[in-house]
Amino acid sequence: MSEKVITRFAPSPTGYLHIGGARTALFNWLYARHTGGKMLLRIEDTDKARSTEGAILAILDGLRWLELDWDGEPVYQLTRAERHREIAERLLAQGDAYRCYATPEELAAMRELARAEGCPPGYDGTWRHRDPSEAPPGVEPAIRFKAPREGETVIEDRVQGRVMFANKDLDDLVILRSDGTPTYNLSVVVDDHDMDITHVIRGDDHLTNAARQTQIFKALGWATPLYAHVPLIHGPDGAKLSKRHGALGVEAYRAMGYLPAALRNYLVRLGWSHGDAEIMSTEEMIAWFDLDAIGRSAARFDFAKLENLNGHYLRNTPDAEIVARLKTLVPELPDGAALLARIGDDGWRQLERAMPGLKERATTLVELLDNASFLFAKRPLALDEQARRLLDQTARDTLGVLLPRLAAVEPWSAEGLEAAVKGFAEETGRKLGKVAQPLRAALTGASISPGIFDVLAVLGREESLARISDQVHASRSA
RNA sequence: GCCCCCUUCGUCUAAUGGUCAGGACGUCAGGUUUUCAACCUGAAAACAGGGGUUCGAUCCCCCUAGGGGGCGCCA
Repeated sequence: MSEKVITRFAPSPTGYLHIGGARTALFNWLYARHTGGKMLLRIEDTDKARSTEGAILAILDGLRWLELDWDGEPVYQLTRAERHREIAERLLAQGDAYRCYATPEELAAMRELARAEGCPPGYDGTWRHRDPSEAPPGVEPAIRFKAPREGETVIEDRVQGRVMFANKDLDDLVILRSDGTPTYNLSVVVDDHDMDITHVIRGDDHLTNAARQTQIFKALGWATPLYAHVPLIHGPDGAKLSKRHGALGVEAYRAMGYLPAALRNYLVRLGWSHGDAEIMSTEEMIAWFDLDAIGRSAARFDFAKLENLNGHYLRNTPDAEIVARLKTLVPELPDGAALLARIGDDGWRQLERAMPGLKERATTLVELLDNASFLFAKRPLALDEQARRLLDQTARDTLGVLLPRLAAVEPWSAEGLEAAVKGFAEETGRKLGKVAQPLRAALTGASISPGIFDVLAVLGREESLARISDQVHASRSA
């Protein structure tokens, strides 16, 4: 087969792009890129009641943020309803489907009865052989697929291996609703065929659907695509991923300050591996990705590992890019507008200058911003508890003595300041830490910050001296 | 209830019919350091249980247990 690989990501727009969907998209994308094929995007919006415009936008946004680009325009399944109907009619004409006049109430009763008797709660095929002339008046029929009763349907899955379903366990599913709209399993088959999809990579919650779809493909005389059903992602407790865990939309991860590259790297290792490789570039991922290396067991979502990876990527991201990302992130934060105003143009410049020290110390963009808050703090600083403890009377006196020496440093640079403070510590017989810690507290209001000499340099002479003298004066008035 | 899938350190995973069962995150202990990180070194930590097959099973087969998914005129 010299045929080009065509994969598709086919989310239903009933919510955001959740983390499982993101990984499915990533796998489809990687496989397409790996093979030099295409990844198409199909929005499965045939459920008009549950599909929303907002969800579609959230999904497209999420994909773009993750930098997973698709080929061509997105296909909206709803626009293809006519074609789906046409195929349903064809199945009807060729005797592979039939009209079913059972009402929803009857079906519900049927399921309940079956459950009570311990049978699979499927459709019992009542209307398979009944003559339409017996139809109750006024009931619009649905069209059901005439699923084979004997034998078995086999799926040769690239991940799950050969999976067999007894046909007797697969009931006659509705392919066209009584209102004339197509249902999922019909739409998928027709679209996958019409879009020339060669590989269907999706969550293994679709495994049973693969069997049903295979039956429809067969009835239509179409070749089935190759299937790869990927195990699902679970929460930290092994149960289904809930909102409490990680079933958040990818935009939530963006808001928590994760980088798309880190998230991609984390997700690709959930269920797939390449030897001992942990951190890999997108190029490496594309080069190495393969369906055969996908595992068959569900994976648990682990924030700790994501954070670690994110810290790694943060440290390796150019300062200017981090600033650019922060600029788009800040407005999305809870008190973003206020923060944005506080930072100002100057703040962004200072932030970039302080970035080398900041990015070493943060694991997410949000944490980084938090660590940098001293840059935009208003005087007098609000000291945190530990800073207050560090700034006792002795420390303040020391700062008072140090102040004029700092004021005399020329030029105002990290190196010069370091020399001055170190010299001061030596002359007064103190450990550098004894001087540096209160200094840090006075400048940042916190005990944790980038290197103190960089802080001095970034804040500038005026601001630094003002902050220190604030604290010195505080001791006099106390 | 029925059908399908899964089971290696706490977590993500690697490898193999004969290995000291490897790596990463996390944890703990040291080191380095002006703080916190980062970084370096080291440690603890796993083949779910029971039967087979075999000279030998973590690996192959069966059963049990546990977990997950599916069983809509949802997708």
